[in-house]
Amino acid sequence: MAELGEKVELYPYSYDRTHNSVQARADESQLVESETKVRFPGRIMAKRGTGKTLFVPISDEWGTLQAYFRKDDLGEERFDQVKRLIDIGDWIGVEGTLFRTRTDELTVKVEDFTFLAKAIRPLPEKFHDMSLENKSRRRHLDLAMNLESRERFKLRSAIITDIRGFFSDEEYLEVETPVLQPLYGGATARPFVTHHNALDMTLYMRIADELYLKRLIVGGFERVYEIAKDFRNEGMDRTHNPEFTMLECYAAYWDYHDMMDLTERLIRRLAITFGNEGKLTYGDLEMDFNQPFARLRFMDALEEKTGQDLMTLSDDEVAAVAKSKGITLKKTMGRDKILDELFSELVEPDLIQPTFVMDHPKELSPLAKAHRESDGLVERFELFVAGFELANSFSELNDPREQRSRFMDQKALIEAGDDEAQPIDEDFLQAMEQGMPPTGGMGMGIDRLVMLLTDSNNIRDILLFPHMRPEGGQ
RNA sequence: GGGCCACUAGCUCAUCAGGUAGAGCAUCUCCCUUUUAAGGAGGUUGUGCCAGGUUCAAGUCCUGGGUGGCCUACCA
Repeated sequence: MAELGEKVELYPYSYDRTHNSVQARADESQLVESETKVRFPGRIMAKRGTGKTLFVPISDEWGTLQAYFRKDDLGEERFDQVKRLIDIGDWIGVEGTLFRTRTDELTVKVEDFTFLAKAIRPLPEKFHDMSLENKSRRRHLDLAMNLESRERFKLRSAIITDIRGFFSDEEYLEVETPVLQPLYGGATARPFVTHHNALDMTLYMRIADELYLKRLIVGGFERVYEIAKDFRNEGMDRTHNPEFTMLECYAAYWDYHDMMDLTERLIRRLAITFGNEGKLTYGDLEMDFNQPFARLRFMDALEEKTGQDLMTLSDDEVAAVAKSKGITLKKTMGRDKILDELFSELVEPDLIQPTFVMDHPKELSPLAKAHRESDGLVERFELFVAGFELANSFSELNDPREQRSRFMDQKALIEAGDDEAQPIDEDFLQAMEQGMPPTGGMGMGIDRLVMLLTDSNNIRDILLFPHMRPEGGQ
């Protein structure tokens, strides 16, 4: 290393590439025939020497191209330098003509080469998969070693780009709302709490975008959406990370039926673009998005599973049904919470094909408009696919008097010890009091969606830098 | 949160009943002018996660802690 550093530049400033690994393969016949000199940069992934020759697979973002160093071509001094001082992990650029080896591998016959960056720490061993922990903790190594990891994250990017394209086609305006909020709201979750020094005040990191996006509807924007990180101070597991990417969209004059149609258009488009003719495979499951999505009323689904019309039962009778289905009841659970538990237990596991679950109990949806026909229900839907809840949507509550009363109910829950209930947001109420048009809103968990579209069973596989405990304790 | 399991060389893993640690890859030396998990000969590589305890003796058994994985519960 010291010896090498004195002779050659190890960390130059740039390199002029003529071809990447894919372009070289695509233009192979023309490049080989005309003996065109290519300049190809990348990272050394292996080193196979045979006396006076050296084969070096070089990998770039898109794939790998092999370089062939030959003593007769480079001269003794230069060849010895390559052989001794090039290491796996180094970035180099090679210049030469393309040919096919005896074993039919497209190869650059090197006439000249340049160090682009010397690695002084080795890459991981190549024959075994890195553990998920190592992949997640040292993503740069995962990406360096595994083309399929690079492809998966490029796919994530393409999915999000396509979602933006969809909303652009639908004439939605992309906006940005605050991450740091004086009050959190829009979902039931515990927030991360932080502090603003100059104003000496507590701020919360958002758990949802909802209340700010609705202010924009009040302000007169008719269709808005945001794709951004939300933060929830809760458990982590295979499908949950403390910070996660959420899509929310709102449209004036729409109700939840309109939103259902929009959601179906979006998901079908993604399934066609990223799946196999509108079909997706997730683990053992096979989903078809070509047919109209099933639409299932929440209470009807429960009735089918329990054989009882739970709407007509008393609170005690509902609790008894839940117990008979093996659900552990807690004191803080209201009637609607119990219904929700029943639903999760009895219905959700069967929701493999895309299914809209509609018309939920009211208590669980403090920001949704009451159902126009059924007392005690709200106009809400959730989209389930492969057992995942992918999207959540309401006809948004826009009556400020009703909204205030719902907030009061939430406040009662907080006082009863529910630390996930939503606090009263006077500023938001004030905005609504100034008039919010009828509005449809929808939220979608992008990470879940990407898991589904990439057939990944762990959220860490589709987050570049998932949250991890610090290594080594403390 | 609860349960089960794991942690040994830079990486992936062995060490079966407690006797003081090994393989492949990487690395180092040498041979080899079309290799591709190249091959051949030889060498180096360890706070056995941490801290206690039991024992003549602990990577191995016990206790506590740390980190990770899987299952389970809840929010996306």
